[in-house]
Amino acid sequence: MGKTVSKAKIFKKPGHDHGRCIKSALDMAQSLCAARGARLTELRRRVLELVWASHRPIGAYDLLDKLKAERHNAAPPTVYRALEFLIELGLVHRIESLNAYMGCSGPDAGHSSQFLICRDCGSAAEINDARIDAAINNLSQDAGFSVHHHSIEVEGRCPDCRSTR
Amino acid sequence: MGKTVSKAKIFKKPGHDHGRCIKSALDMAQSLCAARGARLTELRRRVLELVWASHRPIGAYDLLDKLKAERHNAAPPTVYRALEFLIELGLVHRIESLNAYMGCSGPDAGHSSQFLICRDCGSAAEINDARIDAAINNLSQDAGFSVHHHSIEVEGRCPDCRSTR
DNA sequence: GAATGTTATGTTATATTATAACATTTCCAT
DNA sequence: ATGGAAATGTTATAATATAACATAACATTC
Repeated sequence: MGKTVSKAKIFKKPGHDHGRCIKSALDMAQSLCAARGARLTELRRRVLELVWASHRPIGAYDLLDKLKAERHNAAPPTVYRALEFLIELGLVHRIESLNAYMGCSGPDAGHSSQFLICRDCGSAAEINDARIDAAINNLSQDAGFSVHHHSIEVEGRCPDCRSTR
Repeated sequence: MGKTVSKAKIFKKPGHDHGRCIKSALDMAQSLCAARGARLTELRRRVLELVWASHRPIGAYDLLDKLKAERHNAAPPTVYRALEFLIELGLVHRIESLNAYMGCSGPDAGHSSQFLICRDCGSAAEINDARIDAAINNLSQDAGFSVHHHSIEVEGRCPDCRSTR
């Protein structure tokens, strides 16, 4: 069916319609909050929108700078509290290896965090591999370990950066 | 062959002979450095020993405190530089989710970093699951992503903490 | 629709983690 | 012994994150 494609579309192409990514994320957030009885305030919504400004993880203080442009009184707790709320709901993931934050592309799925991160351009793509989940669950069980959450961060080079050189 | 054991011995038991863990780690470091022409100085060796003081990841400043007890002039760069060296050689892993450091139990294996981390007692166990590696390599290839390094951190409860309550 | 409790945000200060930059010392090959 | 490289010392500061308390917004009940 159609042309044979060997590369799964995990990384977004530079020219994609990013407005749709943002809208979709905000819509999902809206309904998820409604379902959970959580309050998606103007501030929280705006922080989520800023996190979604690109497909690159963004640092809390970069976020704060953007926020300050529109809210003179934004301070670290402003952004950290919003992030905490969004992470709690699974709308945002923290990228541990970068101390940065990234919108979740599928908040419905399990609360694990799996990313491919390009060391050249900084873009990241969320993955959700059942084999990995299965292996982690299996080996954890063998070890007598009960899993609460897991985070996988794969550092390397994305297709675009590889083709560029 | 002996009694049937369903739990792999991944987490160390409280009463194990930890002296041997330390000795083994220092010996491996010694030979690895010799093989690579790297200098395992007194300071670096001592930092490695301190990292191996337990099976819990330790923070850089906790390490610094310990070091200060014996080297009055130890400062942050002292410990960070030693850690950098040890990480470079694969003798120590950084636990991203804790901003902490942990001795590597098998510096020979690939340079990936996979841990089960107990949220109750803070102890961590290194794993090295071929299925996970395979899945990551496979999905990365499908995505056109070239892997440089990966880090997996599974948070949960270790066997001891689970049996305690 | 006023009183009340709860949740969210504002505000200030500070803790924690990590690195920059330059000086000095140590090591080792000649 | 000496010159160059690597390691360590030293001081200062950057970057990330949280504590603690004050105020404001919201939502529920009367």
